[in-house]
Amino acid sequence: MPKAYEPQKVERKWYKFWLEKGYFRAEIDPDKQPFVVIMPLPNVTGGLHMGHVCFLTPEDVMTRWHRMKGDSALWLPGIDHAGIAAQVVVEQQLAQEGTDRHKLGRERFLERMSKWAKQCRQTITEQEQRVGSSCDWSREKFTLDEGPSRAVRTAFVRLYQKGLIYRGERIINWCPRCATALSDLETDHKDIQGNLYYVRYPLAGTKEFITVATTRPETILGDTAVAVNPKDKRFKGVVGQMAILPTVNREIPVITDEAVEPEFGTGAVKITPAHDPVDFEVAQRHDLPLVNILNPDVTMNENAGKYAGLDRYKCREAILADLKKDGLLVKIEPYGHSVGHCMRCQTIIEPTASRQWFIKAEPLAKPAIDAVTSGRINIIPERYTKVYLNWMENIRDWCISRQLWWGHRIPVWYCGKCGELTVSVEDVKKCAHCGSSKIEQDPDVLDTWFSSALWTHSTLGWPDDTQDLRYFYPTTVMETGYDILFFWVARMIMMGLEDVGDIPFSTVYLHGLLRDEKGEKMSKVRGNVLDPLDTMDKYGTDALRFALTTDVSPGNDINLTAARLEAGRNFANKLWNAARFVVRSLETEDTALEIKREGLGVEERWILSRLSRTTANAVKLMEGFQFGEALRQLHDFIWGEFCDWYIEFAKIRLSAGDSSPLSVLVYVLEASLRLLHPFMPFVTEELWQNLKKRLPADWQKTDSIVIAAYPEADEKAVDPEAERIMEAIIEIIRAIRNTRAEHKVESNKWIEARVFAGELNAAITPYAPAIQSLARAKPVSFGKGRGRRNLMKTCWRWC
RNA sequence: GGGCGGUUAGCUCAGUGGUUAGAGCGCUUGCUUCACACGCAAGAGGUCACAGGUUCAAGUCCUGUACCGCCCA
Repeated sequence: MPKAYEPQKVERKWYKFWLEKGYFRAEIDPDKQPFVVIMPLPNVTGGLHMGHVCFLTPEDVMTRWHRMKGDSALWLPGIDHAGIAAQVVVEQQLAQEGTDRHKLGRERFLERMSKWAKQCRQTITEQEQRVGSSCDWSREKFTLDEGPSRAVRTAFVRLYQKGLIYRGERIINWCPRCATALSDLETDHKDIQGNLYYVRYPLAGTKEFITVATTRPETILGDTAVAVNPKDKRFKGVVGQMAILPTVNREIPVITDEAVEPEFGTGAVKITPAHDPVDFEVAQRHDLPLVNILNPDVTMNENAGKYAGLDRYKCREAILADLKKDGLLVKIEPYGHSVGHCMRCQTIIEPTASRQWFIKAEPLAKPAIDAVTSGRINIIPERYTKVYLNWMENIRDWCISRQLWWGHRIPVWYCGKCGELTVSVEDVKKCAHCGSSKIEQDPDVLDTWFSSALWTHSTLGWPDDTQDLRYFYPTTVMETGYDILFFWVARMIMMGLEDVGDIPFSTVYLHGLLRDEKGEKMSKVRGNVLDPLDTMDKYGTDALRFALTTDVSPGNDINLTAARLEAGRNFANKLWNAARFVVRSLETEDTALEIKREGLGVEERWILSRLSRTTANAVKLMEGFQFGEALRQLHDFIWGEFCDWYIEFAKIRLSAGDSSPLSVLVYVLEASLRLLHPFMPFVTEELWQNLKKRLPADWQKTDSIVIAAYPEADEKAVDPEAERIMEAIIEIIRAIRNTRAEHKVESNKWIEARVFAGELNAAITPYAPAIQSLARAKPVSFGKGRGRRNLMKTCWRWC
C-alpha cells in the first residue's frame, strides 16, 4: 500500500466495478422496504457545477445507507430540457455563428437543440458518476423522452377536461428580451429608484383638472379610467365625470374602487387595465375596456397614436416632453418602487394583458395544503412548512404557456373552420368538432416546470399503471434546495395528488445554497465558482463529499472553502493510513476474527464500547437527516479515539509479539469503513477490498462494501466501566505529557511518574507499561489518593 | 409592508434543555516516535450580539432591541 491515499488511482476503477455488478439497479422486491429518491434534474445548459454536487452528495449518502440497510433503494436520475434557460444558451451559440433561430426555422432549430441536449446529457451523466452517485442509470429519464412527454400531454388533457386548465386574457409578465410570457415565480422584484410623475387630466366640459400620480407615464396611452377610493371625500364632486386623456384626447370615466389607496400620490390613480395587475382587476369589476399599447418587443403599437413605433422608454420621454409643453406635468418626485425583472436575463418585465394558458391553482392547492398540515408530508427544516403553506394559501393561477420553441408543445389544435379547440394526448389531423383538416397546433410550449411537476410519477411510468409506479410511489425523500420549494416541490405535491391521487413523497429535505469563502452565492457572474471536476482531481471525490457534508445543517447555506476540502482529503488519508497499519500488521498473522468477549483488555472493551455508541449515534442522526453531525461524530471517533488511542495502545502489545489486538483492530476498522461508506464511498471500498484480500474467504460474504450490511449498534458492547478506566488512563498520560511539555523535557528523556488514582488504582496498575510507553515515563508508580480529584496529581523528576 | 434565518474561538462553521461550549483552518511550543508531516504531542484563544424573563439547570425555550442576509407582496 502506498504511503498516501491516491484517489485518482482508485475512483474510476471502483465506479466501473459497481456498475458492472449492477449494485445500483433497484429491484422490485415485496419483501423489502422501498427507499426512493427522485433526483432534482440538472438542466441541459452545460455541465455540472458545485451546486449539483451539493444535492448529489446527501442523496447518495441516503441511498447508499438505505441500500446497506437492506432496503430496495432507488435513486432515479433525470435531466431537464430546461425550456427557456437551454434555449437561451443555444441562441447565444447561434449568435456567435452569425445566425439565429428564425433564420434556421423551427424544425432545424429543434434539431440543433436536441443535439446540444444529448451532448449535455452525456457530460452530466459522466460527471454525476465521477461524484460517485449510486443512481439507477437504467431508469434515467429526460423530460422530453417519450414517456414523460406522454405524461405531460395526459396531465394537460385531464386538467383541461376538468376545467383546471383554461385559456384566457390575463395580465402576465412579459419579458421583451426572451419574448415570452413568464410565471410570477420567474420574475425577481427589485427596488428601483424611479420617479413619481404627477399629471393633470382635464375634466370634460369644465376648466377643472384631476391630478393623478404614476411611475410609468407612457401607460397613459392605455388608460381607460381614473379611480379614487369611494371613502375619499376629496373627490366627491369629480366622481362620475369624464376625464380627457392628455396627448390622445380620449375620454375616460372617473370611478371609485376600494383598491385605490388614498395615501398614494394625490389619491386619484390612472387605470391601465392592460398593463397592471391591480388595474386589470379594477377593470374587470367595472367592465372597463382593455387597451394594449405595446408590441411584443415593447415598442408602442398602433393604440399609442403618434407614439407608435417608439421604444417604451423613448415613449416615456416623448410623453413627458409633451405634457410639460401643455402644462399638464405638475411635478416629479423621486420615488422608490419595486419592479419585476426577468429571472433569466434581468430585463425589466412588462406586465401585459395577453392571451395565455393558465392552471387554475386553487383547487389543486387545497389537497396540497392538507397533505402537509395533516403530517403526511414532512418538511425539513420544519420552518419551511410555514413558507410552503403561506404560498399555497395565497396561490395564484399559473401561466403555463411560453412563446418558445424548445419544450413540450401545447397539445391543443385550433380549427380554422369552426374555431373550436381540439385538446388531445395524441396528435390530431382533424378538428374533433367539425372534422375539418384546417387545423393548426398551438405554436407555444409549456413552462418547463410543468413537466417537472409530474416528475415523481412520470419517471415511474405514469399514466400507465406500471409495476414501478405501484412499488416505488409515493417516493420517500425529495431532497432539493430551498430556492425551488415553490417552483418544484409545491407543484409536485399538487400534481402528484391530482394525477396519482397520492402524495409524491413523504419527506421534503431542503438543503442550503452554496456560498464561497466570503459567504457570497456562487455564480458564474461573480466568477467565484469552484469547478467540481478540478476539485475532485485535486482533493479526491471523497474529500469533496466530506467538505459538503460535515459541519452542514439542513436548510443552512454552505460555505465551501479550500480548508474544508483539505480537511476531507486529510481525513481520507488518515483512514488510509490506519488501514495501512492494520493491513501491515496482518501480513504475518492468520487472524481469527471472532472476538472473544472474555479476556479482552480494557482498551478493547473501551474501543468496542465507543464503536457501539458511535454507531448508535450516527444511525440516529442519519434517521433525523443530520448527516453533517453524523459524519462529524464518525470522524471524531475514527481519528480521535481509534487512531489516537486504540491503535497506539495496540502497537505496544503488537511490538511485543502479542497478536491479540489484531482481531479488534480489524473489527473496528471494518465497521468504521462501513459506517463511513455512504459518505466516502471510494476510499472505503478500496480499503475494504484491501482488507478482504488478506482475510479468510468466509470473512465477509459480499463482494463489495456497497452491499455489505450497515453496522448496527451492539448494545452488549457498551461498557461504562471500561470507558471510565480508559478515560482515566488517557487523562494520566495527558497529564504526564503536559508536565513534560511545560518543563521542556527533551523527548528522548524519561521521567519518573507517580500516579494518584484513588479507587481506580487497582484497575489502572496493569496499564503502567502502556503509560510508560505512551508518556515516556519510567518508572510509573501508584500512590494512595482520594478519588478522582487526585488523578491529575503526577509527580515527576528527571531520570 | 409581511415572514424567515443568522449573530458561538482570529476565520469558516457544528452544537435537536443537562458535567468544564466543540471541530476544521490559523496561531504558539516541541517532535525525521517503526500507519500517516495530508502527520504526532502539548498549549493559547469564548461576556455564545444585547436587554429582560421561564427553569433545579439556558448557547439551546419565551419577550423585546440592534445589525447582517434571504423570501414574499
